[in-house]
Amino acid sequence: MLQQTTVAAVIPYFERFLDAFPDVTALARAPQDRVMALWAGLGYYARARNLHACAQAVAENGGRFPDTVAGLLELPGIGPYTAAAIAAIAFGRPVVPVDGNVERVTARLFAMTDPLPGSRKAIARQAMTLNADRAAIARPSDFAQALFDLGAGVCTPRTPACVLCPWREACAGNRQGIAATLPCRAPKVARPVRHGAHFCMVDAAGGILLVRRPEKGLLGGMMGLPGPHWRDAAWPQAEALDHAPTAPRLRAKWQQVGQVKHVFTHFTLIVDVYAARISAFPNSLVGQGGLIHYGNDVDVALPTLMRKCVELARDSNIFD
DNA sequence: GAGCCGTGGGT
DNA sequence: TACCCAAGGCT
Repeated sequence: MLQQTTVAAVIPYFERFLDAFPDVTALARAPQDRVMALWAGLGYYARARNLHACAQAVAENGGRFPDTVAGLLELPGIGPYTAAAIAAIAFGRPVVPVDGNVERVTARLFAMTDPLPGSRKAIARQAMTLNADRAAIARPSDFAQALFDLGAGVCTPRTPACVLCPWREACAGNRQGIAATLPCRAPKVARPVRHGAHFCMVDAAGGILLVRRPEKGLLGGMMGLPGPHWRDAAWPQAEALDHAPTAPRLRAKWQQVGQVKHVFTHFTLIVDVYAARISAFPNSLVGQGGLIHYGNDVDVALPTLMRKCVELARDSNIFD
């Protein structure tokens, strides 16, 4: 959960997750829908699928995790960072997990000015030398977590608290007065804008029609509102309606209720949201997707983008 | 190697 | 507002 996600964002998900799956075998035998529903809103949904697959692999191995970096790397969702973190923290192996914090500390400590991501391998090589003294090797878990805390609390991205830093004297970046500017980053590229249209059909009971998204790709394995694919150009209303759920006399009921803007890592999405009220869902539609009644606390794997679209549709006044 | 994959908080 | 950034991994 902590891969590319802040501790504060993770905590409530972590608590609910462990309540539902107290150990690795409980997670292994859980249905994927349940796993995805408990992950909904946290993002990077491949992590949830990988974690589920990982639990199943571990369960088939007698419920025991590998205790070496090489063994851990074989598991789905566990890459170089996580393998090193587990090896150091859970099994006391003398390795240094290199995450964003450790990259930053290392680049500053050695005044490495080559830009990321090209300098990543050189930074990782230097980071391996950080625990080369007896006290660090004796306590790999404490050393790794101390490095995270140094990066998160002292050697921070914007304005590092160098006066409080235990490594102040040794830090070449501080000595040269360039610590706050490191690590350098390659020039950023503009985030493109893409467009979509999604349809929120509400029945008399307040149920909405959701469809399951493909297993792979963006928001893979999650639920969503039906609509055409996302593309560079906006969807004119007449064209968008050709991709609306179809039923007798339904086309005339669709009303655009506004737009939702959502920023992904690599593009910004603008969604035209359409809503329609019908008395009951035609059976033909229910067969196509999945009919889900969506309430405020419903157990549905609905990502934040789709939740925003649903909220907009429900708050619109066309249902008054 | 580089692009893809979410979301929320901080500045 | 518009960025940046976060206990990265997979293809």
